[in-house]
Amino acid sequence: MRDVARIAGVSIATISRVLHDSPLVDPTTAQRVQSIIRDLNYIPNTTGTALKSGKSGIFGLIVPELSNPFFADFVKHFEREVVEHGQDMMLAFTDHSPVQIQQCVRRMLMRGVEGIALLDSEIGTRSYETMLRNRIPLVTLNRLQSEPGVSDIAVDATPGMTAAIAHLIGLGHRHIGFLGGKGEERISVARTNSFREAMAANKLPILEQAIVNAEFQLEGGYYAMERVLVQAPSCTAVLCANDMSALGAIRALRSHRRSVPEDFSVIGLDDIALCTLVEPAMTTLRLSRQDMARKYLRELMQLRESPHKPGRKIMVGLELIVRDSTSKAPSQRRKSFRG
Amino acid sequence: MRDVARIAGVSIATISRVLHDSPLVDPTTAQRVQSIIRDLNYIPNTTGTALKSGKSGIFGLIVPELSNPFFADFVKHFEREVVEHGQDMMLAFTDHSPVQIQQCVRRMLMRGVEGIALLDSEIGTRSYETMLRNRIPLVTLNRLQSEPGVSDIAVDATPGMTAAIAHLIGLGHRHIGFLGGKGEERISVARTNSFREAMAANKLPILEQAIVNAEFQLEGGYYAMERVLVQAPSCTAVLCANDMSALGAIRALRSHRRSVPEDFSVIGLDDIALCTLVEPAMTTLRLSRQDMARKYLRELMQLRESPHKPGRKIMVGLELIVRDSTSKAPSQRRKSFRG
DNA sequence: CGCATGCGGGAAATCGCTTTCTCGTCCTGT
DNA sequence: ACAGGACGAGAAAGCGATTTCCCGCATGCG
Repeated sequence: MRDVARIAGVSIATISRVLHDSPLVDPTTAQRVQSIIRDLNYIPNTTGTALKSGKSGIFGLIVPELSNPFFADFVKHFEREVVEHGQDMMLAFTDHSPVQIQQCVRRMLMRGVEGIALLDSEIGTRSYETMLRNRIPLVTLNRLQSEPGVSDIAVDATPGMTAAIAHLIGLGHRHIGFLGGKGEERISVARTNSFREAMAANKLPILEQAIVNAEFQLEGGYYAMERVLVQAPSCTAVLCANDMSALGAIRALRSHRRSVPEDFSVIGLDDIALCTLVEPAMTTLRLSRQDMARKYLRELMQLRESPHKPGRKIMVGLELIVRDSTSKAPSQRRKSFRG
Repeated sequence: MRDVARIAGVSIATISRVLHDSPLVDPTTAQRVQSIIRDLNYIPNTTGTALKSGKSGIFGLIVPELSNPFFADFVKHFEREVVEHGQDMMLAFTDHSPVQIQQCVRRMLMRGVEGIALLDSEIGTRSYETMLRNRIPLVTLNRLQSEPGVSDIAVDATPGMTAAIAHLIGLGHRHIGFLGGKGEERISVARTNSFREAMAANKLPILEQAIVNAEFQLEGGYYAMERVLVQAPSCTAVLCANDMSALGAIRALRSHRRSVPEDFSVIGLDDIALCTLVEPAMTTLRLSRQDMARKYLRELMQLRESPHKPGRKIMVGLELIVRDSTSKAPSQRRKSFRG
């Protein structure tokens, strides 16, 4: 910067003004400075800016891991959004461990991030109290509670599931199961509740034997599906808490000589890329990562503007994407064969 | 920091010394300062450090995207390595576009990264010449060339493929195909060459009709496999340039009523998590992400120490992981039925 | 008892940038 | 023709941390 100033025969103050398109500088001078900047290949150093202004221009993003394609997608969209707003992203992983999160929050505070998007809903509040004391905006996931400076974005699965069940009812299904999440996890409980509400909204009785935990994983879905086949033989369709468990369910059905969708319909949740790559392409409830990423950043930026304001609770919905893993219920199918 | 100093009744210089375990400070004082730091929940601000020392403590990582599980894994391991060395990571995506890379290199230089790991081998040199002028270490992928301050880490697939082919030969296969990469891409050409060398090393003739591009994607693998079935009907096994195309190949075989591994053997490359989740679990050539991430960081740190030193060319190998997508060749199988 | 040595610790400059305050010059209006 | 305003641009302070240089006090030795 000093070099540029020296060569242009102006002061570094002017360089700074040129870089910020300040109207206080003569257009001719600005031109000259600009071309010298290009010639020298000068790249401004954000460290200085950050130190002076107290604004690092960095937002933190904390996700459990990256092997779940949902998070991988989210990271990509969040990064893009952040960059489009002229900021940068700092990424960290919790590996589902509270001590990891403690450490990565600390690293982020050291770097002076201006807000954190925390996408792990299963972590206690103790770990991030430090942050609150440090007064930096936080946006959580599926916590359903907000405080000053802390907003929450939660997935409201009920309307989407209601639509999914209506879709199944339209295909003749009456006995519908749910392959849920993992034990007492917040997200798991929420989705199971949504399923119950969605069944009620469709005036369908709930088959308790057909509600089984699936761990959000492929294997979990496999074993959960096997249990449903045994415990609730009348069941002809399942909704799943996420796509991975739905894929496991399809695999289990295939092992047990039940073809999808002819004998059994399966609906996933998330709409990961794999959905269109498997055979049959999977019907699912899409949870838009781009939409969520945008909401996270918008919320963080608003909280940054006014850290005093009470945080908001925001809901995002699901969109039913009908593909080939759902079709007429077996009885219905027989009926149409007769007709 | 000033607060801590004031309360401890010392100067900020002492605080700095305590934070760095400098021997120039009385242990008693150090203790006192430490406890005040804890009480105040003081977190040092790396921006100041970075500005003063000229060392940002950040390494940049540029990957094409995150939907490929290979990159997702790599990012995770690289982050962990970087953090274990007390540094931070800055992540960016190229989306396979040269202009994107230009911009993210610029953002990284602005943040003062101390080196960049660039995992996109298909980008021209023009985009990163700026970096060289700015004298920051760079470690590339599969470029097979180095310069002062620029190292390269490349996958040498030949020994691994030689082992894979030996494995197939042991199972009675003689007609082995290769589902390669994408057009003229560096990595694609390299892997196809490795396949040819590995076949030669095993003294097996090359079936030109059984070498087909597969785009590194599931669909690409599907169509490539179909072409091989038509063009080279004697073929009983294929190696693939990566796991995704191998999965596509298996799907194609299934559509054409060829069961894997009974009628046809398939070997992937990468060993992504999906390998053990599909049915049959896939035999593959593992490319260790953790190992690579470690090598990248080590190289970056060495180049940082001595930017004048000529960069190095490093090779990483593959490890054959035998699972269930390979078994005796059909003819062999018949033979053993007879026997 | 005085001086030298050594060690703990403070003052201050500095990193790159922003921004306020101030100044000098030129233009314009009366 | 002169005063005042407008505009372009510089000087300097300061963000948080590091580090050199230097000082003061205590101790040891002559």
